[in-house]
Amino acid sequence: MKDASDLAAELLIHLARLAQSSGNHRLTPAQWTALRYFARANRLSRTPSAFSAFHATTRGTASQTVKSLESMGLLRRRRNEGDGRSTLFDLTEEGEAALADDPLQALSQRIAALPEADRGGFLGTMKTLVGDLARQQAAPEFGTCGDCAHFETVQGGVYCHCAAATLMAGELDALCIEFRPRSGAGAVN
Amino acid sequence: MKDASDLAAELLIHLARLAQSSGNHRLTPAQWTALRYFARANRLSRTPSAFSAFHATTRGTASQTVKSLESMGLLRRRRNEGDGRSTLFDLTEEGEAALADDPLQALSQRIAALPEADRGGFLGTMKTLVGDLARQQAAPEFGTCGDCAHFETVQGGVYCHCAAATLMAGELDALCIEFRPRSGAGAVN
DNA sequence: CATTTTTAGTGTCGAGTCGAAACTAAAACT
DNA sequence: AGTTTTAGTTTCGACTCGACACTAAAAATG
Repeated sequence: MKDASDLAAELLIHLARLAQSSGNHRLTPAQWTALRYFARANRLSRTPSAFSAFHATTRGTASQTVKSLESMGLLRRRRNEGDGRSTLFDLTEEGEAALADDPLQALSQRIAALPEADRGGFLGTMKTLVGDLARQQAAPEFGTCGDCAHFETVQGGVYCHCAAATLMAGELDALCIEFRPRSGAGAVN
Repeated sequence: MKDASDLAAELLIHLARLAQSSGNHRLTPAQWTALRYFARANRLSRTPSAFSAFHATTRGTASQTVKSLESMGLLRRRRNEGDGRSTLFDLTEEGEAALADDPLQALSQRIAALPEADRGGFLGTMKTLVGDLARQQAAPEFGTCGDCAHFETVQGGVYCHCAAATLMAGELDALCIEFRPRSGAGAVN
């Protein structure tokens, strides 16, 4: 039991490292993670602070990473009308293009090549573990609007109680910093 | 398919980061990995070069990490009699004690708390993915003697064709740099 | 409405990571 | 004997990272 769990944990760390060290290292792992984050996050969440929460780091560090991507021309800075403190970032066309070389695709392809039955269980286990660990470490959970407690289907559209706005179709599977897991939120047993 | 595999890959990276950023950060992730490696590796494999291969980095970087652990008193340097180029490292008592605070235990415990059926499948999937990715990236595979093609059970003991030596009981589940997967070694489909 | 307090973002410091490159010394090969 | 390979180290520059100090803007409080 204990040994098998320890081994699985070590393998997971090793796998993550292998996946990130692969091939094209035009960017560092932190920079790839930031680029993926800003590509997937919804309007509310494309800020340095939200990224720092997602990435389990400090705002200072996140600011540096974002700055480096901006100086490479992969992110574009934009003022947040309505909150003078806040800054929003979007991918430039170069940023979108860079994602095509994401080294994480090597791992993604290996996962896609798993037997159908294994793949489903694997995804479920990953979601469970990420939720468990985030709760245990008091780290914020991130998820997509479709799984979020703030989300509600109303006639003729979908509505987010948090943003107090109707969402567009393309935002349903975007990452949101205000994500709250639906249902009993799961006791950490 | 594609989206689910991408999500699973991103969750895995995120999970690895959460697990390594947790709690006690007396050591960096690279230092924890090195400490775990030297604790688990067998006699042949406790060298900076073997660790650099395991950790998918350069010998220069590995040398730095090992040096920092040595200066903290967690590893002890030893000359390799029989090969004047090589240096061996062992955990000191402080090193063994430090492993008790390994932040990876948080993840290991979450894995141990999974339903029995899920846990077995998860471990199997992790082994498959690590092997697949290592082969694809021409990274060396590491494994324990019990799974190794060099390993053979003879009367009254166990024998390693690679080390040309009889192994002790405690070395059966040690990491070995000379590991070769048994059986058909698996085509990367 | 004036004054805290909180929040968003940035810059700096020091230790560490990391790949690349140059270097030494000891095998191993020819 | 001479060449090549291997093990290990050092140095360099860019980046990571947490800690800390700082500014400015919002929010909360009285």
